[in-house]
Amino acid sequence: MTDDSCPYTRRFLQGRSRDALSKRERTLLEGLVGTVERFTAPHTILRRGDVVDQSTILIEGTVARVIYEDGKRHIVALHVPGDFVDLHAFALKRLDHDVVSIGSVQIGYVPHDRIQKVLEKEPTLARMLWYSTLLDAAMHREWIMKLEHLSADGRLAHLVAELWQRLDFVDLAGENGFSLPLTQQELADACGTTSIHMNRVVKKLRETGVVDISRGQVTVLDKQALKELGAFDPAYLYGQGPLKLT
Amino acid sequence: MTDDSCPYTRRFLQGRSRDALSKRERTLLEGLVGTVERFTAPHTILRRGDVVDQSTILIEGTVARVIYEDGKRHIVALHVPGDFVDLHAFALKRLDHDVVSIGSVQIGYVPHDRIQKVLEKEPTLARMLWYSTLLDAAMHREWIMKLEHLSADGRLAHLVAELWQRLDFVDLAGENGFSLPLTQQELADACGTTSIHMNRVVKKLRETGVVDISRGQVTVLDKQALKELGAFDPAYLYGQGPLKLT
DNA sequence: GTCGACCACTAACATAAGTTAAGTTCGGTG
DNA sequence: CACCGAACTTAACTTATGTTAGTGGTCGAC
Repeated sequence: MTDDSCPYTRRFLQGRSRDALSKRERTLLEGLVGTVERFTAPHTILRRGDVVDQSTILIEGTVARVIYEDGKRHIVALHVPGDFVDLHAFALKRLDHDVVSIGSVQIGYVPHDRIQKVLEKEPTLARMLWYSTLLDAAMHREWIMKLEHLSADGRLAHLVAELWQRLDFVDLAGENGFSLPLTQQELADACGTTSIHMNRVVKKLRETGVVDISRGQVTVLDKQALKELGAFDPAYLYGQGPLKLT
Repeated sequence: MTDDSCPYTRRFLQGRSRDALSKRERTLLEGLVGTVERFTAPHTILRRGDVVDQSTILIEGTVARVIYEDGKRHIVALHVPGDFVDLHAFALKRLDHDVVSIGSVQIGYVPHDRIQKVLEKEPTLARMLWYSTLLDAAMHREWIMKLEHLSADGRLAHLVAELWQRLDFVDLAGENGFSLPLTQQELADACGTTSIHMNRVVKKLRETGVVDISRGQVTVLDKQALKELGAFDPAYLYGQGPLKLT
């Protein structure tokens, strides 16, 4: 990825917006971002039920979408830089989940009236926005499959494999791993288990030489084993090939 | 719901498209459906990986979206009449799951070039289509929460409560329940458990007077208990109030 | 009518995961 | 340097769920 484009949006759509959009459209995309904000400590950016008139694009760091139920926190989605975290709020207006920052993050806010203008006048860009929410849904479906099918070790392996792939799309993955500021409690919340059991699983995957997760750093020890354990097939990320526009 | 509108589309968007669309737009919506097909036996309508040039709207009956993994079937979504089952295929082109009929169904096919025309010329209708896929994603998120948070009885209770509510939106729910052609194996596939365990759960919910599921018929015995067991709050279905358009 | 297929149902046993209750490491702060 | 809280770690025990192996019922095909 070259950096001839805006730092706020160049990672949009898995970094593929460069290929799919004209120079003019990219400029328009960049113009969507209004204010930019940084949080250095964990912060609840938006709450379930909030009625919003802007959406959030993640520029740097990690944010989670969470649903609290019965006093417990459930992570229903994780985002990497370039993700339009709550674009769905443009049409749905009301949020069905919280949006929380993890570690240090930088986010951009996109006012809904600017999105409205894009919808009216820029069909290609509008299509990209729709596409982005559909990718989100495809990831949701994969998570449902993972939760229905896999036991805790598989779920963690799948999560690691997915994040590694998604970070790789936007040039943020390392050769042997990536940095991940999630605590074991948060990994548990994303895998539908408890922190105690997640600790067992993390230990097991480390000892069996699959992946080492410690001090905010993920080191993949056996890529093949990781994929198999997590039943990971990246097809659902629709990452191969150019974005098709018809 | 009056039946002054097309039988193919009058249940679209939880039956609320009547309120949100003009007469002209409703006529356009009806015109989207090309061919109509009926399957009386279980049938795989579309397969994962298929590249499609039309999308499917469910007119009557039940269809499921399933992902096979490691020889096991996982239901990642269930649809009621009025649902646009695979509208996402318009933008994504390739399916990340199978679409299968359950029991007897009637479906309509919408050619993608007609959707393309709507996008170019009918911003309100286009917005409705986007909205429909966003509702889908919201349900996915709720399923993720349910799978992460609830044990098998809660998952079944949640599933029953959700389907009852969704069928009620389109005037297909009864006073005390609804008909549901899912086998215990299929209920298990939708709740991420085994048919043996699902049988235990069905029996338990029947004996504790929560809900009776037998011979394709769901009879809710204790509405309040059902909602509590399933941690069901219908807010995520965005069913209240008129569709907001800006 | 009988056969086979599919579905509902049950029992006995094995295992993954939740719960409770610690203790330990580690980074930051006074 | 000592303390504190948060994250991590472990152990012992309980429970939910998976697995294997079956039984019986219903219904349609032949």
